Amino acid sequence: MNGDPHIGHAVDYCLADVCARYYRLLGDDVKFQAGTDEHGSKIAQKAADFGINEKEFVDEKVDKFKDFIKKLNVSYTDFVRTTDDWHEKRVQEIWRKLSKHIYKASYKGWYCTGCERFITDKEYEENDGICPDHQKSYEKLEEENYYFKISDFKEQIKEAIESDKMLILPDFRKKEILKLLEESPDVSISRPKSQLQWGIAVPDDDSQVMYVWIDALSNYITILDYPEKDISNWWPARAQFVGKDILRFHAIIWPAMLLGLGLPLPQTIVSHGMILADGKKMSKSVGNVVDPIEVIDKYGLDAFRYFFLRHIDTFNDSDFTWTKFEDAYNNELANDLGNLVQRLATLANKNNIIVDESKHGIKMLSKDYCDLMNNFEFAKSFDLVWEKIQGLNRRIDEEKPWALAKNGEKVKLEECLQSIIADLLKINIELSPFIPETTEKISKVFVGLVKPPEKPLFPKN
RNA sequence: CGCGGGGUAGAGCAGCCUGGUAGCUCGUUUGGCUCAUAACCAAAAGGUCGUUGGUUCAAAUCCAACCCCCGCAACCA
Repeated sequence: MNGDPHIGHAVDYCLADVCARYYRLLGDDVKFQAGTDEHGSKIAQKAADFGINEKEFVDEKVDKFKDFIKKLNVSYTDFVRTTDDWHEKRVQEIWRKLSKHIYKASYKGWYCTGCERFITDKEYEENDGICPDHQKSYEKLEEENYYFKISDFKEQIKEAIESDKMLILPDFRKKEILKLLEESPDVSISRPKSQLQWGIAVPDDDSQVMYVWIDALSNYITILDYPEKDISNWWPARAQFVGKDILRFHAIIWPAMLLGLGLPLPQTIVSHGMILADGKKMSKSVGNVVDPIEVIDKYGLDAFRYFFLRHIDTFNDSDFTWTKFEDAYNNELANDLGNLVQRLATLANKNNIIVDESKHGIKMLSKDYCDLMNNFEFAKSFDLVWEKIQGLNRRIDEEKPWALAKNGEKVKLEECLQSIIADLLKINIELSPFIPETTEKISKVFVGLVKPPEKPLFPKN
């Protein structure tokens, strides 16, 4: 959380939201947790840049994140700030419980006083011993750290990943992690206070603060009041959604922590790709950053959710361009879905069709849809739903209800329209995890005496 | 030889695991319809499937080598 909410966060939240809404459709009681990771050197650095203290910095940021999540219509149930008192206390308890697997050792390596970080030997060689950002020579530095013995759990983690007891999606990431796990050394989990103050204090050692990931990963269980309470009602999690860049922490360090605590591992870790801007990584220095707020304000929230859930691959990096976005908006949201609702509502209205609400409340989900959703293939599942929408447009053309009306075939007409409306309402349910605001509007149109929406669902400019 | 992903019509992608007339969306062209947000439906044009070699009756698909693009490489979703 060392910057403002960006498009990557949005994707992460939206994916998790679709998952939560889907399981609610199935009738599950879903706990959906979000939060902010507020410690660490980057945040300390940023706060210092602004000349304010860390707490002020994160207090301001957290509001932005909460507003952002709200704006995305994300149906979370719990929110953790890693600077919450109760979180900090519980993390210290977790540290104590893991102490068997923690040891102190010194780390020696090349360090840049400008970057305030250690660099790898390879990086050292590539830069000929001089930091390109600061034009300073790297220094050999030695510092005392606590280490967490990943080695105690490697075999168990490997087994869990290989057997899919802890399923890592997509498959190629699973392979990547298995490789990484083999080579994974014990991980440094603290920093001396002389280097970094902004972190949770290591219990019984005033000289050290915790490495942010120990602190951040714990949030998944501190929210459940661990360790004071039994968490088995909610843990293990059905799924955790992470960017591919932080998968390694979730797939190696986090399971090791859980095993150390004697807790089960999450059932699924879904690693999503990054959003590229016109094929390139978004970065402030290049100036190609796409602001999600701008997209939402211009086209509406569901247009945003639509694009990022359907045309952005769930697992791979994908490209955002305004042209692609606008094409999808016009051709698909406005023409396929918006126009379908409009024409069907008008036909129904002209012919005084009355929809009996009680006949359409049943949540029938198709098997194909569920299969894809269960495998977290959200974009593909969304495609499937869209095919059905296009199918309805085709069906209206084939059955020509306007011709039936002209010929005075009232019974046939009523049957035809009722049946198409029933299908639309079925589709609407499958659509609801993705674009909930729109599906709500659609259900309101087709209740009682059908009336076309006052405003088009997706107006074109 | 660090690890991984990718190279298929103008663009974006699927197909590859489990070889057998190359498919989807957008764009383009033509036709149909008129309920609808100049929307909808149908049809057509357009590809030597990165390169080279191998296996096979048959390769986008399997094997080998090579070329090119892109991520990751400890605190960035």
